[in-house]
Parts: sequence; structure tokens; C-alpha cells
Amino acid sequence: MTQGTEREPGTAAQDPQRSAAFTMSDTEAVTGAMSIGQLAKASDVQAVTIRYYEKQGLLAPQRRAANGYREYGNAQLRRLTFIRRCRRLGFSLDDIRALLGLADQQALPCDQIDARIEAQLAEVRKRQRDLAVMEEELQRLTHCCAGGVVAQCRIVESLSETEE
Amino acid sequence: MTQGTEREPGTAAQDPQRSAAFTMSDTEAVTGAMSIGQLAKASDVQAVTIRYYEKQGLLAPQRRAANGYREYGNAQLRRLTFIRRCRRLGFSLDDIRALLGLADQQALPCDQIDARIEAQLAEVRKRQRDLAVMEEELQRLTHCCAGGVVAQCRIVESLSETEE
DNA sequence: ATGGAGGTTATAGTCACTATAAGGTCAAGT
DNA sequence: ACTTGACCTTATAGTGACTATAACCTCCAT
Repeated sequence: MTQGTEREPGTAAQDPQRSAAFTMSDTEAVTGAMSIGQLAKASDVQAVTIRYYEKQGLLAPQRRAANGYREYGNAQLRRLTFIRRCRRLGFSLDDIRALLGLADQQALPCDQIDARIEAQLAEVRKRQRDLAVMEEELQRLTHCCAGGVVAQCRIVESLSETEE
Repeated sequence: MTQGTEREPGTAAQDPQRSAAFTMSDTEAVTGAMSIGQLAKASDVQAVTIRYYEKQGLLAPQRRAANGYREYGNAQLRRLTFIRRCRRLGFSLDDIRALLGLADQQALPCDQIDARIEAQLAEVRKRQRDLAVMEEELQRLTHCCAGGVVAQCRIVESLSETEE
């Protein structure tokens, strides 16, 4: 897959400080404009997903080029990075929309953001407890019918028993 | 609340050989007819969900009554219990379809069922590791900007930073 | 001018349900 | 006999966070 954004390795070499992910053509470097594909590469988020976030009202392009192409700047890259980090922390897109709304109001105290982090931490811990139960149960089921056949399978039996 | 027709599901337990989870005796067919609502109550699974499982090929009613109503017996209750327990262990409906296929073949050795339990256990442990990472990250974020305002918020900052 | 890699939109599919609509059936009460 | 209300039937659409597909447009190098 030849990646179209890398079309000038010579110019990139001029600036050893610049990370490969942000390599842009000279004009782009001046304006900070990225196409959706370049933003995708820089953020490691698929272009379709970026368009999806836009439809969900999370990330709008800076502007549209004359040909209709989306153009993004570094502010959008930071915003997208924020979105993806929050997703990795288990926040829903709704949560993230709220967090972005808060983050955009620079004068607000941090309390509400803090509270949402705490809430998410509680949620993660709840999921951990759920998984711990699953793990214990599954662990109990393993090795419980080694070498038998299904007719006497303790697993099937214990999973089917109607309690009374 | 018309639970009056409920007979104790334990009558089948007179047969201690009943390791076969899904074999249905004629007596059950005669005595054990439940409507979908009764099965829902007995299994604590919503009627719509039971119909959904049917559409997915997991659980068919014994037969249809003259008026078109679904009729279930104790074999179906055990099968549904099996399905729900597997769901609680995190198995997908596809997994469960496969497990039911295996469980229905009484002569088969247990190996394949065992293997699927092990695979699910591995999956659960992977999810646990993912959550542990999330927990650590969230923990790190809490209290990191107590009392400040968003403009200096370390949370927002650290979530937005593009690494380079 | 042609090919191929990019971009654009719109729509449908995923998973395991849940919700809604529009109607048929049944037992009890008036 | 009639009505009420609980139950049953089917079909369709919505959820969340994408992913996949189709059909088309644009740019650039050859």
C-alpha cells in the first residue's frame, strides 16, 4: 500500500524532529491542513470512523476544500486523540461528547470532569467484578469431566440444571 | 400472576439417571406444557427474548397449540437455563449454538466442550487485563487537578496530547 | 487518457437484545 | 352478550460503535 502522503521523503529528511506520523507536504506544513486520510494515519483511526465521529457531532473538520474534501488541523488531531483515549478508557461516545463540552469551557472548574472520571472508574471496577465471577465459574467448570462423553458431561449438566 | 398451573419442576428428578440434559420424556410432554409467559416466569427470561432465541435457532417450542400459541416443556426450560447460564459466562449466541450442538450429541467425548470452556476462560482473562489497564489509567487521572479550572486541567491535557 | 489511490455520499450489516405497532385469543366480570 | 384486560401473535425499527458495500467524484503520474 503506497501511502500517498509520503510523497516527498526528501523534504521530510530536512526536519529530523518531525515525527513520521505528521509528515505533510510543505504547503500543508504551513497551513496545518490535513486530508482525512492524513488525519487517519496521524491518529491511527480509520477514515470511516472519523466521518462517523463527525456525524455524531464529536469532530468537525476545520473546513472543506474547494473540491469538497475535508480539511483538518492540529486542533482536530488533538481532539481526535482525546476521543480515542477516552474510548480506550471505556467511555461511551455520549460520555465523550459531554467531556468535550466541558473541556471546551476553559473557565469551568474541573469538578465535573473529575466526577466523570470517578464514575467511569466505578464502572470499570463493576465490570471487573462481573468478569471475576465469570472467571471463577469457568475455572470451576474446567477439568470437571476429563475424558468422559457428553452423556455424562458434568459441564452440560451443571449448566442445564433448573434450580429448585 | 396466573402462575396457578405451575407444577414443581422437580418431578423429573425422580430419575437419577437424568444426566441427559435435553432428552425429553413423553410424560413431560403430557404434563409439562407451558405457555411462553409461563416459561418466561420460570426462567426469568423475557418472552420477547425467548422468541428471539427461537428465531436464532436456539430454542424451539415443543409444539404449537390450536390457537397458534407456543407450548414448552421442561426440556425447553432446561435448554433455556443452559443458554442463559452460558450467556452469563460471556458466551456469544454463536458459541452457545455450537455448545448446544455438542451437548445434543450424547456419544461425543467432552473434549470439544472442554476446549470451548477453556477458550472462553482465556477470553475473560483477556478482558480482565484490558480492564486492569483502564483502571490504572483512570486511577492515575483522578485527583490530578483538584480545585483547578478546565484551562489548566491536567486530565484534559493528558488526554489530548499528541505524542512525538 | 488511463489507472489507481484517494475522496464523497448513502445504505445496510453486526450483536443481543428492546421497543413499538397492530392485531388475535381467552377468561372473568357486568 | 359485551367489554375489559391480560395474554398471545407477527413484523419492523432502534440501540452503540462501528464496519462493509456500492456508486460515484477527484487528483496525479504515466
